[in-house]
Amino acid sequence: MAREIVSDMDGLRRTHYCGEVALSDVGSQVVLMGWVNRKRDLGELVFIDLRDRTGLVQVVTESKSTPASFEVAQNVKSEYVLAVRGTVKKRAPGMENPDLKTGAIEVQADEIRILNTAKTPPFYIWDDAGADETLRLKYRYLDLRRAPLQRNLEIYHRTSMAVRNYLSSRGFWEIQTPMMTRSTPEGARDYLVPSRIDKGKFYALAQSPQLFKQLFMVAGIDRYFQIVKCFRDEDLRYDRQPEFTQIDIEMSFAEEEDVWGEVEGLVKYVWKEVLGVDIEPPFPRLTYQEAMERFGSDKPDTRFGMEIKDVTPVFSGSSFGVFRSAIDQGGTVRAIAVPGMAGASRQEIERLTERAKLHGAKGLITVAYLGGEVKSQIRKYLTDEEIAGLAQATGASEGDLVLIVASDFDTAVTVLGRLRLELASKLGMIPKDRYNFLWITAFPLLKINEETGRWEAAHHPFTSPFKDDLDKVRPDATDEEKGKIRARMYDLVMNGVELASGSIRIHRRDLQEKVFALLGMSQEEARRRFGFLLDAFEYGAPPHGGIAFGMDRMVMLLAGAENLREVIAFPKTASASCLMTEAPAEVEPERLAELGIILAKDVKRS
RNA sequence: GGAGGCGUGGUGUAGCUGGCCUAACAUACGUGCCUGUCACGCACGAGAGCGUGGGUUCGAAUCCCAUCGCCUCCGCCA
Repeated sequence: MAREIVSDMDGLRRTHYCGEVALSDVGSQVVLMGWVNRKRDLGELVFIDLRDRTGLVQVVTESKSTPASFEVAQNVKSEYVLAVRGTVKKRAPGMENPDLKTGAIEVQADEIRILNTAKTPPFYIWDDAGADETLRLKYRYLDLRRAPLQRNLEIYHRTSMAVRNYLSSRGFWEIQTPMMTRSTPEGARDYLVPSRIDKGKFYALAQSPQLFKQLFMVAGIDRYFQIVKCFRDEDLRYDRQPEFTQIDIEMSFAEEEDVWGEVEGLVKYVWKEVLGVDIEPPFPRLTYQEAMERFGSDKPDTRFGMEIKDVTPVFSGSSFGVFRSAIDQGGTVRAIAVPGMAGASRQEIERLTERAKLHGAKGLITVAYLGGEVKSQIRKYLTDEEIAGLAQATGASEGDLVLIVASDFDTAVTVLGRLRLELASKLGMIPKDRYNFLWITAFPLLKINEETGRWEAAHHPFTSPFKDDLDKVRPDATDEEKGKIRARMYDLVMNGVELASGSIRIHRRDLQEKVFALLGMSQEEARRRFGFLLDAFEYGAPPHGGIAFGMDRMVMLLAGAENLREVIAFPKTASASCLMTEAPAEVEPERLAELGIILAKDVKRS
């Protein structure tokens, strides 16, 4: 590239953003700075679409009237950085471009300076992505030039500002907490940071500021929030990144309704500020138990019906083996009615059955109500009363297909819950532009870890149990009792996505110790790991509770984005690497030596 | 950790039941022409040996094995 065609700004000052030159500017001199989106060279006449984050404006130059700028324009190529000084002209009738915000005008260039040249980009900087995501991630700074991504980053910014404005107006203080902290063995895997000064010891990158924010309450901060990065070393999903951002909130002297009220106000404010959409709190509340019963999920999508029904009573006298044994073993028979699917082919039924098995069912029974007939692989086992009862219980009518799973409760509702989502999506039953917020409450305090067979905190070990269940908070509680302890925990769910999760915390040392003991933690262990918290509780800890939003996830929903990578500036891939910086990367042996780290021989090195 | 999908000029795709493929189309790119374009148009040109490594075969982009990368799902995510 000939460097001599590049000039300096030399005092030239931008007067307008490209997308903001308007009809009202006609006749005035403007100075624009931006990137060449496209050049259209018609010989003695050149058009350049100049782009910045606000949009495009057409710059025009011709050999006869503006020879100086015309000469420069001929050397211009895509993605060159230009400064353009010129006059805003109204376009002649019939020459406007209605697709462009600035389509009614154009800028006649008196002077064009090339501030920098550019290689041909590896992919088009157009609105639709087109290129493979691998390539786009490698050249993320070019991908971020695209309007849709810039729009998402702007939405992220506006969301941040709305959150800060609202919470500040409600008396919350934004205070930072350490990123480098102590590893907490529960929950997600930690990212570890070796200590140079104290070799052999490690910090962990914070999975959340949980303990710090509780200590703020002990400190009398009363109301705290933070927009904060959190780190969890777990496998990624379209809506999960290893480093992500939370809106972390905690308040003193608060019970459930206090937290929910603040959150509902925040959500209403953010949706209005960012999307101009009115959300009407209070949000419906559903217990965990009810959510599982009706939707087979603790984050139900309530934008459509097709709820799960208990049809155990219908089949209580059934002779059909699958129903019989499920019921006799204390299990249940559950069903959903899929509208208009009675005509499903044998192959479609087969596919559904496969899905059901994938989700953990032993099989799937279907009953089709079609043309006054009843079609089912277990037709001969069904009595007329059962057929009528099934239709009655599920609300199935002519043309519907009823899916039945007989199993233990969890499997039955989970399987049907997943099929419900898959089918609703496939059948186009999910209305767009709906924001169905709801609270899920009264979660179980503990859940059993399938791998270790041990009981663990469902949320985290600082969650307060229900008062009525405190009698079961004993180290010698039976499994049945442990499973029944309810937690003062709540999730904010929208359209089937968990947006926020929180709880009323334990604020007394004795109860906290009991819960640690319930989790099988010895006193010594509890003291070693959480001694500072237990100590703090002895110095006047106020009752408190809070919540944390998945900020990126929220922006993803606000932006209508498909995945988190569309709203995070520099995201990681599914294997947690950054294709642009090529992180993670090996480090110099000296660095490791300094940290007292020796790599095991068998670690994979490329 | 497991399953599936994808990987072909700069980009997006076609080819993939083996030979008509020293790979086609579009677009981008280069050169030239063009005064009202806005996915400008027209003409000409250059550009890949098919992710990587093995194997089968007379012959592989096409079949097999392994491996790498990306995406999605399950497990995992207090």
